[in-house]
Amino acid sequence: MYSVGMSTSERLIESTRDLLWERGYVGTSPKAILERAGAGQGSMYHHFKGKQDLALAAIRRTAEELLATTGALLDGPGTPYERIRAYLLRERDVLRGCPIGRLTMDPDIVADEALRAPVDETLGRVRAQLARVVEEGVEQGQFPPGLDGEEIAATILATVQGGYVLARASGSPAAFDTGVRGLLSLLSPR
Amino acid sequence: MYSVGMSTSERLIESTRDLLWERGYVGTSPKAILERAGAGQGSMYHHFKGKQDLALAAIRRTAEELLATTGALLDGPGTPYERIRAYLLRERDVLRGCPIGRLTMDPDIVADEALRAPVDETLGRVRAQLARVVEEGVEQGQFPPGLDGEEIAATILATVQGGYVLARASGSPAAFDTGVRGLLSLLSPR
DNA sequence: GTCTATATCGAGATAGAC
DNA sequence: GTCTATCTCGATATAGAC
Repeated sequence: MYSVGMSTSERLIESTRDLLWERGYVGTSPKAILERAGAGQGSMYHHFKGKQDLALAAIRRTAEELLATTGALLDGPGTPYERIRAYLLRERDVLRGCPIGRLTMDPDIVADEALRAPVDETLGRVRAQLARVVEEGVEQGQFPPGLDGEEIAATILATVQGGYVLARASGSPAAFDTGVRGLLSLLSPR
Repeated sequence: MYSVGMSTSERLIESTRDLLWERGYVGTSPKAILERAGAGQGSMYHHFKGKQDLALAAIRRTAEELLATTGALLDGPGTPYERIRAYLLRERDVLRGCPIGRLTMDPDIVADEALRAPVDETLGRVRAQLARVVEEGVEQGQFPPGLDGEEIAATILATVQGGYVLARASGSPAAFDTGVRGLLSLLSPR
């Protein structure tokens, strides 16, 4: 239940963001959204065409936030290795998983072109950000000359996304950290 | 709809395995299972206590199969690097994702101790298998002496699990392969 | 063992009053 | 803009006949 100072439509979007993160698209019902937002059904169908439309607004906002966070770290100060390290070690709510990546396991997201598109675009941009940093590191001689920026970027992002899987399976964030430390040891400049 | 020569209870388990893989636990209804198995409700509640009990049987069987597959590759012939490479490059239905790993994104699986346990145990065993191979490689001098087997094992498994995420986001298996190639380049013995 | 009622509740959406 | 019916259908389970 979101407090005052937020419009009904805002509260609906925020409630949906929470629930998509917690329970995914299939696991989130309009009813649950409305209860959390403290709104009636009429409000939802007034502001949005339905569940899909509301989810789209929620996903877009989450994507923006995620890109802002990763961009700040990857385009921030430090050597390429330090920036990748900062990205990997940043504060995360590990057991909640990635609010964007988790959506790829949702059958109704992947089956719906409109819903999958923002997910794809977001992960694609993070990959591109990572690839640029890796290539910079290769140019500066911090990484070995053979490294492929696109490949390593995919490896880094996959390690993060898969780290969430391992952590959630075990019920503890430790596995995420272990995987990240392994990756950092492989990337570490000699 | 599964053909003849299979008992009703078998058909129920197989249908459930398919649907858990495709749609997850939250997204799978008893009704869908029954339709696919060609059985009535009475059969399901005769053989199993309910949806959760049936899912448990399905998950256990999927876990067994997965462990057999990875075990065959990781304990197979070849140098440690070759075995890890074989594991990473094995034939996969990439866009379907990992039938075990995907369950970690299901809120009702993670919230239910009984359902999460087999998922955790399975991924833990794969990690242990991988860790042994990595440590063997370190002992044989194929990998640098500093490498930590547990860490690299987590990195490898996370890259695979995350590779599915990237692939499903983009709707193409390419991203999975790219991430795996990056990891192999980092692991490649000098 | 398997089937067909039947029951209760929620999902998702529409209609129309205020 | 927001609310409360109302609708149709599916989820999940039980009951009891065959």
